[in-house]
Amino acid sequence: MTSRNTVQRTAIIELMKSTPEFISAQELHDQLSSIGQKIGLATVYRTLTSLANEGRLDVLRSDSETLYRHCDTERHHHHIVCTQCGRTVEVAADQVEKWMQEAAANSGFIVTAHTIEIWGLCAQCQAAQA
Amino acid sequence: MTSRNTVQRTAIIELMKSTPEFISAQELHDQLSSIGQKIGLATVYRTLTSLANEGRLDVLRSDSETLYRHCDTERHHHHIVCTQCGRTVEVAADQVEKWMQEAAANSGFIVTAHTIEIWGLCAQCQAAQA
DNA sequence: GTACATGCAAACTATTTGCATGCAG
DNA sequence: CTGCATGCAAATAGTTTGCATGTAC
Repeated sequence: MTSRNTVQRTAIIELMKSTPEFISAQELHDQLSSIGQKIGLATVYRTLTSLANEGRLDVLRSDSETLYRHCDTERHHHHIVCTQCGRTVEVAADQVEKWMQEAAANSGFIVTAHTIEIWGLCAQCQAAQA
Repeated sequence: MTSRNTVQRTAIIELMKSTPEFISAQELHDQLSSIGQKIGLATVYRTLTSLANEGRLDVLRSDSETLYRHCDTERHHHHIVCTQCGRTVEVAADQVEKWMQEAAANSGFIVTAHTIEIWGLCAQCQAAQA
C-alpha cells in the first residue's frame, strides 16, 4: 500500500497536480520527456494505475483511451465536455448521486461505483455554429 | 444510410434481439460461429458499430471492451450492473436527464450526448456477502 | 543488503483497415 | 451490372508484462 518515493513517481504526481484537465498516459509521458524527465512509458502506466487505485486521480474513459486527472478529494463532481473545442466544466453531483442511490434501492441494489459522462456544445461553439 | 440486407447483418440483428444482456463483439461472434453461422469478426465489428450509430443498439464501455445490447427505442434508460454476478436492471432516466440539461445550461452548454454507468451489488450478492 | 520500482522490448487485446471477391438491389 | 458488404490477414493503438538492472529504505 505504501509506494516508494522515486523521482519518476514524484514527477508524475507534480505534473498531475499542475494539470487542470484530463490527460492520457501517453500525453503525460510526452510532457515529462519534453521537459527532460527521463521516464519509461510503462512506468507512467503503472504509476497512473496505482495512483488511481489510491483514489488520488480521477479516471475518465474516453473514446479509446483512458484519461486521468488530479482528483479534488474535497467534493465529488462530474464534467461536461464540449465535443467541439474540448472545453470542460465541472458539475456538482449531489443531486444525481442521491437519485442514483434511490433508483438502485428500488431494485435492491447498493451503488458501489458510477461514471457519468456528459458531452455537449459550449456557448462559444454554439455561436460559431449558428 | 440504408444498409444492405445481408445474411450476416440479419443474423446479428436477430441474435441481438434475443439477447437481453450486454454482449461484446467477440462473444457475439463466438455465438454465431457456434450455431454454424459463418461470419468474420471484422464484419461483426462493422455491423455493430453501424447499428449503434443508427441508434438500434445501446453501447456500454466496460473495462477494456465495448459491449452492445439491443436497444429499447421506446424509452431511454440506463443500467445498474452487479459487479459480483453481472445481473442488470434498468433505470428510467427522466430525472437525471432533466438534471443534466439544467446543470449544463448553467454553464451555457447544450447536452448532445451522455453516458451513465452505475455499478453496485444486487440484493442476492449483498446477502451472499454478509 | 533486499525488495520493490524502473526501463526496455516483446506480448497482448480489442479493434480497424486494405484489398480482392461475393452478392444485394 | 454496379457498388456496397464481406472475409481474411495484416496493421494499429493502447496498454500490460517479463526480466535484468537500479535504487529507496
